Amino acid sequence: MDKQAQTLKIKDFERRCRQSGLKLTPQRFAVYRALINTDAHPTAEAIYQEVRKEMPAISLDTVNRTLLTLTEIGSAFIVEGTGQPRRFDGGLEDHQHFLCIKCGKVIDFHHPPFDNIQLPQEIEGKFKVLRKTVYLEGLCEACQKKDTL
Amino acid sequence: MDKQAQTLKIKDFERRCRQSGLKLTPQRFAVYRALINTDAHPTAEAIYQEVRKEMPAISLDTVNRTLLTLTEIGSAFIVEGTGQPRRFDGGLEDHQHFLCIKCGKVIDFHHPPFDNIQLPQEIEGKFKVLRKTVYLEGLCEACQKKDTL
DNA sequence: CTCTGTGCAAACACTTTGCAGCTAA
DNA sequence: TTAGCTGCAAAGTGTTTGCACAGAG
Repeated sequence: MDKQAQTLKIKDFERRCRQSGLKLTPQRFAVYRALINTDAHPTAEAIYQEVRKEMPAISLDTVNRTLLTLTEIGSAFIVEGTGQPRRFDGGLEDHQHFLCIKCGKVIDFHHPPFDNIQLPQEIEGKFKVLRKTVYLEGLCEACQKKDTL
Repeated sequence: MDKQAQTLKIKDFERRCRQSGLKLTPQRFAVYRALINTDAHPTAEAIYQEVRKEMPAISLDTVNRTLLTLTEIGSAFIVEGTGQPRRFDGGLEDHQHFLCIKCGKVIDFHHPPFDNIQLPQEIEGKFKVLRKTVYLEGLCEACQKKDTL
């Protein structure tokens, strides 16, 4: 990412913080900068190691909490499914998954056009793809109702 | 699932076990039956609670190990991403994820046709979809090479 | 009989919580 | 000034490992 794009992102981050009434602490900037300067989809631990280089006193907890805060204001995303206990699926039939981000439930749905997605040549050539699926996240019926209570 | 389909699945499971030289233990049958009799995408803990009803002496470890074994012979799947430490993504640009099941690395790719997948009315009406993406799993370039060594 | 699978216990890794002092606004 | 943030420590949850005995083949 070039310097220009980075500055824009940081401005956007500041705006989101202010909108949510969050304080602009040095730790938050440092964590956010570390996050947007990598495309490795880091764990909290990895960000921690990176940030410590310039801010040795920061704690892993702060990094953890900051990252969660970032996802709440939309400045970061959690890679689908990660951070949850392992869940198993014994169905061999074609289906796709919807994860409710509130109650954590995984709901199956089946939309036949999603069963055989066409991948670009670029991917097929590079990776050995063993599984391909459409993945949705959001609020399930029950949790949408809870919201309005 | 009807009785017929269940029997077929269990036959298939037996076949896979034999093919891989795995013993057909009562625990394995019990775990597999519990798994295919639910569509809740259970955690190991949930399967454990279920299996204990008919086999009180089984241990959680065995359930855990059995479930992992099932995924290895293709009789079960791990719901995408679950069971791994939380990973963050600071990119707001459209992109999709490929997970290497061997080294655990998440690799971004971007195939514009995947940016705006059309969902069926059935889903849009029922859930509040906040995120939709195509998700791939398989072996990355580096790990494919390792395989042939 | 043999070797894999199981149950148990301990270790480990990741995440969450509670609290006291600090700091951005 | 003060509400929110940070760092530390402890507890909680989920997963892995090592080992001795049991049971499937």
